[in-house]
Amino acid sequence: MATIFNPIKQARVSDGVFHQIKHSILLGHFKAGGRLPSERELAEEFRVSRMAIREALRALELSGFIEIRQGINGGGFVVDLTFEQLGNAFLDLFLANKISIPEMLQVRLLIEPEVAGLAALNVNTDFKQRLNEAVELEELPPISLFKDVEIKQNFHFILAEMSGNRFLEAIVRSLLKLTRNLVLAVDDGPRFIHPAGMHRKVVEAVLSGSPEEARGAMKRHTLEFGQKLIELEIAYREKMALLPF
Amino acid sequence: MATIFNPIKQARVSDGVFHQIKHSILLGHFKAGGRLPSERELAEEFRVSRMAIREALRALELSGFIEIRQGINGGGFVVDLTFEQLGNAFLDLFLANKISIPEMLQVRLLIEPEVAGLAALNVNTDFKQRLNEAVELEELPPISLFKDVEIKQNFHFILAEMSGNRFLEAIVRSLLKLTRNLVLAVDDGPRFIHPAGMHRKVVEAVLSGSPEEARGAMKRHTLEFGQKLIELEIAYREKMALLPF
DNA sequence: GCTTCTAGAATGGTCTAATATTTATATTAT
DNA sequence: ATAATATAAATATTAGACCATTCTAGAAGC
Repeated sequence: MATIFNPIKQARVSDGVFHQIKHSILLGHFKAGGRLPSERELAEEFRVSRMAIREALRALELSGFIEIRQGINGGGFVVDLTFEQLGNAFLDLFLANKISIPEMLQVRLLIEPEVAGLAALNVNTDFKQRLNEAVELEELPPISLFKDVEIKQNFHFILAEMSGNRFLEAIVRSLLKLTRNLVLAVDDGPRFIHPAGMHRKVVEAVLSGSPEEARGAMKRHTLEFGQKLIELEIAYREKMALLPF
Repeated sequence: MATIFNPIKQARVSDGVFHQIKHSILLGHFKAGGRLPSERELAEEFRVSRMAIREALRALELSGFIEIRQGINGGGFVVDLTFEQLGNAFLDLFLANKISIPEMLQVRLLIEPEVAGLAALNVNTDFKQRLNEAVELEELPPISLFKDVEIKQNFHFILAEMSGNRFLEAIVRSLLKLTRNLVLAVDDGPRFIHPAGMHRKVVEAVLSGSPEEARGAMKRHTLEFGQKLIELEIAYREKMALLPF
């Protein structure tokens, strides 16, 4: 039979609500920080039950469009969309074994040098100060693995911001989230040593304003650090495989 | 005040259920294709109401871990995680104006040539045949814009698969999803003409087995096509700005 | 006047129970 | 045999009650 007709998509009630509200937010009917009507009001307006509204609001929350607060003056508050959901999606793919660390590294080796190169073209006094502060913080004695990772990653975040490309920034943030989770999940203290001063050379190259030098320095850093990550992934997958059922 | 204490996270019941089931799936307790217990059974096992279970299952569905089917033999079926959610996250960021087409193009210009280069190293008879079929299909008279875009993008999907890097493949799929949505949303027939034969040179370069040639050919193609996309974004944002409230 | 406590009200969170809808399968009628 | 129908099991939806949380305003105490 010729494919003339399209199947009726038996949409759920909450899906309709979800899309209408999402569309409304994207169109700017509700600004960031603004509050949606209460569940009871929405239920009346959409002529559906509160549960349907609840499902839609939960979906909006999971998608990163709103934040739900309880209590009087509570409700759904529109928030500015961040790169959070993107990072979660990448993380899930890694957890489900759909992407591996070597694959991620190959991408990182492509992205990070380019980010550093672009950053070198956008140096200004503010960025310069932030980069210098970041590497100085790195060289203080570490408080905890968690804090240590946070401080070391800050350097990459600043460069990503400097690149001036939010798409690249989004990818970098996702890559780093993946890395952070891996490091913290294994928590293999002695083995995981991100040596202090590792970033110093990259910062110098970026601040010199030369894209070529910045790319080269970042490439060397990524390669060096990548080796540690590959070891970490092996430890991680082993740890997971041995987990009690 | 020193940050000694951590805030109590007043977790929702459904969140606990969500994480337990998700963890369970990741650990392989339920294989892809397998069915979770019914809502009523889960409610009994977790000692919570069916509503809490429902919310958790909906969240799992939204995250791409399960598919919920209705009717007898229905329920939550575990599915293999795909790149779908990732693409949705990127799309939302674009819709919310958090990333622009020029930014995306800069990334595409970085990714696609690399993909083509890697693909050139992984040519085999199967891939060769699929690529040739793809470009031949492209040169038939177009049926609809929708079909046309689908056929033209197929070429990129094959190359992404050939790259052997699923992370790169994920990014390419996201980039293409964004592109597809933009093209279809504007649906600016006469302006949007992806000329037939545009991919032919890239295919030749890839099949020649030379990464350098493949990179170069893809770079030229991306640059050429990118110009059209920039025009499209302007048309798109204008269209959106004029939408009735 | 200032702080602290308390009560009220609005809101999301959860539960229960009933009904509707969907769908695969078994049964029955032709 | 084939088509129509009934059955059963599961999700989808609704309604209504009650719980938990949180802000606000006013009362109480100092």
